[in-house]
Amino acid sequence: MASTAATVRADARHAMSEAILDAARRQLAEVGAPALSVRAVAREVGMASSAIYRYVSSRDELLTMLIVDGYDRLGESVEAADRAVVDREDLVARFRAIGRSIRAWAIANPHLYALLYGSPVPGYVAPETTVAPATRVSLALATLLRERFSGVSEDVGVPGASGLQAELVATILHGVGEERARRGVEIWAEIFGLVSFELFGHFVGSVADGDRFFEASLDDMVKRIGLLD
Amino acid sequence: MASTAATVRADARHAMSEAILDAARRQLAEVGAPALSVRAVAREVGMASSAIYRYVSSRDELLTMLIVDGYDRLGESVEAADRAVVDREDLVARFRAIGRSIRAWAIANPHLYALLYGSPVPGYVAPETTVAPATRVSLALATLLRERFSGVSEDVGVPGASGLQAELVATILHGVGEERARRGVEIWAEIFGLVSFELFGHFVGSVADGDRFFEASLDDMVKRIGLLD
DNA sequence: TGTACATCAGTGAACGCGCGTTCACTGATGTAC
DNA sequence: TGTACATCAGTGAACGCGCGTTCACTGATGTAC
Repeated sequence: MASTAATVRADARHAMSEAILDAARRQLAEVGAPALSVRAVAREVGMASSAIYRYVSSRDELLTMLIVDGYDRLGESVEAADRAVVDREDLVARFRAIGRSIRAWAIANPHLYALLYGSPVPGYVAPETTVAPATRVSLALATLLRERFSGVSEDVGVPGASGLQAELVATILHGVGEERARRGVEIWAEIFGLVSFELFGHFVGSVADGDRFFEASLDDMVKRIGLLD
Repeated sequence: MASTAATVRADARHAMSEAILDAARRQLAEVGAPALSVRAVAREVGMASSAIYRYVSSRDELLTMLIVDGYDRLGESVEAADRAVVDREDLVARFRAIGRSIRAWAIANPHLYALLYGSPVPGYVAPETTVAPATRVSLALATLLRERFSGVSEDVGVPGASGLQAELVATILHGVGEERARRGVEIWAEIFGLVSFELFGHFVGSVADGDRFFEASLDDMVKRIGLLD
């Protein structure tokens, strides 16, 4: 049928897009974001550099694709780690699984992690497309808080005192309470702070055993976040 | 005398070195580290690009100078904030002053902060020279812990359980105790985690009032770090 | 104090490089009748 | 089913650019006697 023919071309196009993203990912893993070049990606994928422009309109768009893809992969990995906890009621286990999977993913993908959570690329402005995939990790954490507190507890904390966006407290963290919500956001940022310090070399000279240190920090966070009874 | 003549040249050289570092700092503040170029610095300082090489042996060395200078400025700023607390016994006030000054400095110098605490520059290896100035902030924090606990308390925590470098626990944090030392390091990393999240745009959509949020987080840290009686 | 030589700061041209992006083109694939 | 035209993927040459770094040089500053 006609649509089949059309699909052949569309499939080829889709496959080529994938190949380009793959190559870009490999390039990124190798040389890092600042050194990522359209021409190198073209070379890796085996075509003229100009041909890339049939698929990607500029270097910035290539970066955007990598960012979106990166957030999605991290999100996927975190959600999988969460899902893998059999006892769904064991919120502490789920929290630890999430924390560990963030760190493990970062260690496995240092350049991609740096692109997502390191210095912003100067001159590059992340478009709207990147917002949704970026929230998957925080959503996984927020879900734990909501499962634990929603409806169960009276509101805790003075509205607005946390500095949080009121809308966040009212929707994704609904029923959690202002102060507990704030602590959740703090811990979310802390996890990435620990991972970044480790990955970016700031623990050289102070932390000898990254695994152990991170686990001990998770212990601490578990106590503070209030998922224990 | 002869030494005066020699000093004239040395002084000129010194002044020129300063001018170059100044120009590099301005360039960095404007375009960020990845886009920093020797030629642009030369232009800014008003000389031929080749002349820079009388003062700096390579672009990497220029980066190193900026890093060392950056850590020193941040360290200076943190130490000044600490010193400004009149009641030296008020360790909590000193802790808060340190935390605030880190954040304020980062907000005032975003590109420099990103160079120090954001993604490592791929291919660049920080030489030994950068190590000492990098420790000034953590030293300021460690001092508070030592002043509070040294000699006063029996050791807390199982040796090695923290994942910390044993040497660190035995020297700079001597007498603080393994677990409290670990918490100190965790909080040190958390402060930078919070600052990085704010500066790098990850709080968009969740934190509305950065000042308030940071202050509330400091409250939390104060309680955890054990500086209160 | 004066002269001869050595050191140093700064110049300007040049090197080779890789980059992002454009453009006119060719040949293959898809569409309408 | 066959033909005429339109769309699309990919090529290769070219654009202009700014970069890091080297090098032979000039003129000024410093040093030794």
